Amino acid sequence: MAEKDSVRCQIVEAAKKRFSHFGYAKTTMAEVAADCSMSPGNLYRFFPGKLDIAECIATEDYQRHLESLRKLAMTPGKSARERLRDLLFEELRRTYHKLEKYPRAHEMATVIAHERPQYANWMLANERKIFVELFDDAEQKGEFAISDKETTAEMIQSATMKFRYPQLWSKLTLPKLERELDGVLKLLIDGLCGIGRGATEAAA
Amino acid sequence: MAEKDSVRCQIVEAAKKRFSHFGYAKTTMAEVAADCSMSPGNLYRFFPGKLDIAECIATEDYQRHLESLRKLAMTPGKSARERLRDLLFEELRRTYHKLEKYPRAHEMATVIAHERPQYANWMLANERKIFVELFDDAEQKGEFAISDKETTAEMIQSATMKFRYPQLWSKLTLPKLERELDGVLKLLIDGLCGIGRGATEAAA
DNA sequence: AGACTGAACAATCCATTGATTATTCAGAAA
DNA sequence: TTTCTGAATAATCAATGGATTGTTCAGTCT
Repeated sequence: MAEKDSVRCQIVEAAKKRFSHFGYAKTTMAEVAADCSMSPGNLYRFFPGKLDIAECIATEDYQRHLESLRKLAMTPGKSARERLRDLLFEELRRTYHKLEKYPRAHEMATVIAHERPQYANWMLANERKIFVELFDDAEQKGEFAISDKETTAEMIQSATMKFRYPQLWSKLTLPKLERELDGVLKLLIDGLCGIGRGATEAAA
Repeated sequence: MAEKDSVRCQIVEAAKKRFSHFGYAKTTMAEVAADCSMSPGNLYRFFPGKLDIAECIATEDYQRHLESLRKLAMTPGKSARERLRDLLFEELRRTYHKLEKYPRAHEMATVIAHERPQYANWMLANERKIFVELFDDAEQKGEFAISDKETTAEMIQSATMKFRYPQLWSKLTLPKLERELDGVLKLLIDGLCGIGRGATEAAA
C-alpha cells in the first residue's frame, strides 16, 4: 500500500516535470513511463488514464491553495470584511502568478475543464464552504448578518468570475485587475449607496 | 449618395440572410454578390472586406439595442434602482434570446471579437455612458450619490460579465441566470450588510 | 469619367493519408 | 499469485497538396 503510493507519487512527479516543461499534449505516456523506468502499460495500474494524472497534479496543488484560503478566512484580529478581501485577492494573485510562471498550466486547465466539466464546479463548491465559514464567523461577531449564506457565496463568485480566471477573460495586468477587484469588492460590500462610512478603509 | 446607400443596404440584407442561414464562414463573397446581381469585385466599392459587412450588421443591430437601453434607463416614474435592474436584465435577455433564435450569431460574435478586439470595448463604453446618465439622474433625485460614476459603471460591468455573454460562460437556463443576476444585483446595490430595508423589493 | 466586371493571385481551407500515441491484454517474470 | 512487460489496436494527430475563396485590378461598358 505504502509501496503503491510511492510509485504513484513517482509517476506524478515525472509527469509534473514533463507537463510543465513540454506541455500536456506534447508529453507521451511512454515518456513518463520511461522516466519512471517502467513500461507504458504499467502506468495504467496506478491511473485510469493520462488525464487522471493531470487531474491528480491539479488537485494536489489546489488542496494547498484551499488550505491557504482557509487560513486567510480565519486569521484572527482581522475584520470579516478584510478577510473576505484577502480571500479574493489571494485567489486572483495565485492564478495570475501560476499562469505567469507556468504558461503550460493554462493548457492543463483547459483540457481538464473541457473533459471533466464537473471539476470546476467542485472547486467552486469547496471555496464556497470557506465563504460560508467566514460569514458564520462574521455573524457571530456581529459584523454582518447574511440570511442565505450559501446563495450569497454563489453571488460573490458570480460577480468575481473575471478575477478567478484572469488571463482567460482579459489581457489586463495584475495591478489593473487588482484595482478592478478592489472596486467590485467595495460595491459588493457597501452597495451602491456607499453607506457613508469607510469608503477608503477597503482600499487600504 | 442615396443611390450608394441603397446598394450598401442591399448588400447588407443579402449578407444578413446568408450569414444567419449558413453562417459567416460558409457564405462566400461570390454568393452575396450573386444575390445582389453583381460581381464579387463590386462589393469592395462598398465595403473594405467581408468582415466589415458582418460588423455593419452587428452594429446596426447593436444600435437598436442601445436605443432600447437608453429608453429603459430613463423611464419616468421608476426608481433608479429599478431602472438599473431593467437595464441589466434587458442586456441578459437580449443576448440570450438572440443566440437562441440565431445560433449563427455566436460565430459572428466570435469572429468579430477575435479580429477586431476593440469592438467589444467600444460596446462596453457605449453602455457605460448610459449607466452614467442613470447615475446622474439618480443623484439629482437624491436616490444615491456616486462619486466616480464612470468607474462605478466599469465595476458593475465587471461584476456582471457572466450575464453579458451568458452562453459563453455557462450552460445555465435563462431562469437560472435571471435568478443569479437578481442576487448579484441585490448585493451590488445594497451591499453585504443588506442595510435592512427592502430585501424583497429587489426580487419583485 | 464613373460604375462595374471577372480573370488572376495569394491566402486559407479541408479531405486524405501516413505516423503517433493512449490504452489494452495475453503472457513473461518474480 | 501478483507484478509487470511490450506488442497489438484503435483513436487521434499532423503533413500534404488540391480546391476554395477573399481580394485586387486591368480593362469594358455606359
